[in-house]
Amino acid sequence: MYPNFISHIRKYVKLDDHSVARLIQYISPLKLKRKEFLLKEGQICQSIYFVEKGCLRMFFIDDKLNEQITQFALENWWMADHFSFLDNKPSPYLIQTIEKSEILAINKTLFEEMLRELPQMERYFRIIMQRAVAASQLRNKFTYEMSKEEFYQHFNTSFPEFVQRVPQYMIASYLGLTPQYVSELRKKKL
Amino acid sequence: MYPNFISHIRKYVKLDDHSVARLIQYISPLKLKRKEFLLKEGQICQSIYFVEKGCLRMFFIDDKLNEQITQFALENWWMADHFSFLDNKPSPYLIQTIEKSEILAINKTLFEEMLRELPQMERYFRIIMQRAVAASQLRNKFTYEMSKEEFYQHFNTSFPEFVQRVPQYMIASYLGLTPQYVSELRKKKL
DNA sequence: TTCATTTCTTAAACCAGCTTAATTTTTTAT
DNA sequence: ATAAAAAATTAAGCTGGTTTAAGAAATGAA
Repeated sequence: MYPNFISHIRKYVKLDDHSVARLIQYISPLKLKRKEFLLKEGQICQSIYFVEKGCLRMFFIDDKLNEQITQFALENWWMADHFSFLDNKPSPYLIQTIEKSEILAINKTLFEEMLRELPQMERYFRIIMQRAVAASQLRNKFTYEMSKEEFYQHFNTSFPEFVQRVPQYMIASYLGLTPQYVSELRKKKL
Repeated sequence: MYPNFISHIRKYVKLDDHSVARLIQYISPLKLKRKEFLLKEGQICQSIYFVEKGCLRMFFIDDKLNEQITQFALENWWMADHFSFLDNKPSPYLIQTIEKSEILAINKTLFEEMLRELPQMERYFRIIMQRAVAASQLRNKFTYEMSKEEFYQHFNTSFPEFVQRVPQYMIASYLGLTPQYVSELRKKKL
């Protein structure tokens, strides 16, 4: 049951079988088809989502009505609008499956209860969040030091699995490029 | 003793006086003059730093030998290269005081011990890190939806204290602009 | 107060990456 | 299978922001 989820947690903290049984009480498994939504703009992000299987994107609609993708999540990644989740603010984002997916959701109230009951989970999320900060520091550094062309090439070589699974226009959006420019860059490389 | 530090923690978790006394055993206070370094490129980021008073910047040297500033921290902010701190990797960054500052440092080993002894601190850092993720999601969204001119104007109106305290060329660097362009934008606004 | 250093400004030429618009290819649903 | 919709390509013209190079103004140390 949820093998990715459990082994991901056990990579960072010790958790005996009894605690695992208790932990599972707090989560809601969701089976979703392609293009289904977990969050829509204007709603409060009530849950954080773990991708047991499949792939999610988070995006917002900009002033020219483009879908601007700010994050992807595939297996073993968490997804949430943390600002909305922490402070109960309406979110500007939409969260949507890209493929058929199995998602584990924990809502805010149960999340707090779970952390009180299982201190190892407080530790797990401290580590996960600190790693998320580290990852965003790194990505941020790349945006300072690379041109958009370099950023695109870097992404391609660093995450080939992604490039296989996700349409090109979505990668363009995530990297802050126009689909036309990405097309030009691909042509250039051949 | 360290009033900003203690009240910042008590904003997020309950901490009795005995725990505060224990907590203080783990931290090293540093009094630093203007332009002193806490970290230099190639070193491992051994500590995380809390700004009790003063102001820090984190930057790296890019391929054109520019100092690229990626983060500032003033009172009540934490500063670290988390990737280096978590995984003991040499850091590409330098961390330096902009003004005379009072910094509280916790090194990696003591950090782990402290979290074991004081579970409230594990909770505090989970919250702090989750808020840091929220902040970086927000900043990231701005870079997708704003032009560089808008980003500059937004920063000015959102953080006027910063603009007072920090030289203009450092703000330009942080925002990914040339000092020349910032100068042009200021002229335009008058 | 003065000098040396740091910071800020001005202006012209330049270009990486965007916009617009039309066409082709691929994918999805029935 | 087939039609419709979604995704990718091509190409020309354009612009927001950089680069380069000097000079002016502000600041800190002695």
